[in-house]
Amino acid sequence: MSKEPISGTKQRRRSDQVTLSQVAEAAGVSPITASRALNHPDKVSDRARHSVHTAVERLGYVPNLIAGSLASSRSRLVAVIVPSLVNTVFVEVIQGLQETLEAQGYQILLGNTDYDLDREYQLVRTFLGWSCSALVTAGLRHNQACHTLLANWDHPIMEVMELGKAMDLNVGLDHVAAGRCMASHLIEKGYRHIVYVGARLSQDYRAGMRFEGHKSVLKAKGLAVPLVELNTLGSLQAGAEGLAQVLAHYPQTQAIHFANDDLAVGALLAAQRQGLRVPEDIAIAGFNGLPLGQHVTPQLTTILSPREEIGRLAASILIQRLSGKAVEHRQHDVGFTLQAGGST
Amino acid sequence: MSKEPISGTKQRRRSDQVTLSQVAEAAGVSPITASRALNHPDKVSDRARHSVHTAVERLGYVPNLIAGSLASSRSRLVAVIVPSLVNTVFVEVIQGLQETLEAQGYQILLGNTDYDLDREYQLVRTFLGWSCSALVTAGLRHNQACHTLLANWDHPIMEVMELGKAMDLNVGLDHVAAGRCMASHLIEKGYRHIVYVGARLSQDYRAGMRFEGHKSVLKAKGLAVPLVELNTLGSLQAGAEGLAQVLAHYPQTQAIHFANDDLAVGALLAAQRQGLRVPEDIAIAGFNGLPLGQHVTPQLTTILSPREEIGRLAASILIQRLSGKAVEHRQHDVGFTLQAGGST
DNA sequence: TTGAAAGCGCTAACAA
DNA sequence: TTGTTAGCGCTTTCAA
Repeated sequence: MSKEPISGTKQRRRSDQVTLSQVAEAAGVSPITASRALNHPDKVSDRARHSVHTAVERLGYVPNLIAGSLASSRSRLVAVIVPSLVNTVFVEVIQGLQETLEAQGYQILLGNTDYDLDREYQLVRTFLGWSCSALVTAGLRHNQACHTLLANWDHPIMEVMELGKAMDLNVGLDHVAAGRCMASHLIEKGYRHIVYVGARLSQDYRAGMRFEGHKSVLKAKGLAVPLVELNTLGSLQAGAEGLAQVLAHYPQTQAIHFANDDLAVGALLAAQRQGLRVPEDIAIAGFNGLPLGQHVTPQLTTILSPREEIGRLAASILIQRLSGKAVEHRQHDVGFTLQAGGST
Repeated sequence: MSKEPISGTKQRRRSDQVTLSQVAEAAGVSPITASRALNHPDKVSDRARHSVHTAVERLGYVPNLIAGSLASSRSRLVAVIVPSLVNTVFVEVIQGLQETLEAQGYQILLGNTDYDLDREYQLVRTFLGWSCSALVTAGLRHNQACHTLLANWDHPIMEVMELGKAMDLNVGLDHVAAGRCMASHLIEKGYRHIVYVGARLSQDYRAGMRFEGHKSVLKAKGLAVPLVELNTLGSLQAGAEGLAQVLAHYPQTQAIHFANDDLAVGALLAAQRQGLRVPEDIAIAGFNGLPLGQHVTPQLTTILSPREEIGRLAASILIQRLSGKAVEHRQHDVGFTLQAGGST
């Protein structure tokens, strides 16, 4: 009963990894019983389960997940596609996803588009090739090819961050409303000369949506709506640069509504270095509610977005769907909270 | 020549995904030629390559990477295991890895241990099951089971962050030397009452190594070596807390050497809220060289660690190894740079 | 509860 | 340059 390759037989095994058949043989059962002992322990006798587990321990068996996935066409892999890792916001969403998914035995395949929808399409193609159980992507905007590919895919698709017309599942918040909220706050505070400063709004289009909300409020009040758009991604450095541009082009400005907290804090710290008082000389507001903004003096007025909650909620909805349960609400609004600090 | 299931034949295909055989048939070639046209375009005639690509387009074929990996026992997956995503340092390493690996067609399988070596072991098991082409893990410390598993694995293993006795490949910096460097700087500046403040040093043991370097320098000068260890992970909030503890327990303190920039900036901002002058009343130093530290006033004295470079260098060494080339140096010291700011 | 047979979709080995 | 054959390691289907 030798398992040695019979001469004349093709032999391709390269790795000397222990296989399930070897475990089964050692345990004195058939391969399929060994498989069941590991994956469906309740469908197997105590005796079989025990001898299989003993053999697994003794041989140091590590299941070949690729073979298992091919046979079952289920992979326990979840694709996660984000536009950036530099922006901590997406990292926190990933954190929330990972916590929940890893606990359920799913692994994350991570992709980074660098805000490029064509790269997103390539990543989606690759990930579909891995028979991912589900796909999470940041945002509702995709190129045509990507949309077509996903529309024909029969696994859960979760689009996170903003709310809108989603392909399948959707968890996020209303960025237009967030922009309106902050603009209203600034007006209530008595500011009339308000500039919006964003960075690459066509890429970070959610910041563009917040600007739309901001604009609608200012227009309704009959105010001008100056916009400064920086050509770098958001960072403290860019915020300092944004402040400089505002002071140069709109010297009468009373308040700056920044697209995010990185920019806002960068500007706040720069203002202080230049001896400007915040908010007396210039008021500053951000978006995201990063811890950093709560530690500077004055505290940054911002809008708290529940990033980790987006991740956790998205993950648990996916788990629900993947375990066959119906999902009542395909769309979840996680909301946002205005945090008024001393900076306005 | 129908491809319909012959009655009496077992039929398992569930998904109606286009397969390579269908592409081959449409292109009028054999499956293996279609495979070669896609994976080794130079080993196939122009005519064949062209007709296969046309068929791929027309049918919307997406290669099944799982099947390919099983057959070839190569997966183009690289496992990356980090202790935390909250700490931006690891995210920057991932960023560097991803840039380089994605460009070469590798995907990242991401695992997060939450500073738990048993979780690391579980993740390693899972990732080996995915036949990863290589594994990157943060740190040289693993539990026994993990060590054994990896020692018997015949793929590249890259341990990043600190330098030392690695299993295979190693890219990082000397944290003991970094600790010595900062301690020496503080002494040169004339401080004699210096406290080291860290957070969970047994988990963040690299910060513990920096403390060892710090300690050796202070001891050599005959100075006391007070240590404050916080029981939370590093954050701005924890830094404020650390400052409070130092002021309470060691009121004569002149300088605080924080284990990282998050703590240091948190303390610096807290000090300023309390009206303490930095560095006159209390000097503050950190580690990492986060952008944040360069934007506060005074600028934070810190040690710049090249995180993205660690990721990029690690990735290119792996790529080299994976493409069969020999790697001359299995260990790379990326070094560090003291950035003296106004905070000391 | 257990097992035999077949097949998941692709590629390595060998041959032409 | 192309094709035939077999097999990667596992799980499904079906039958006992």
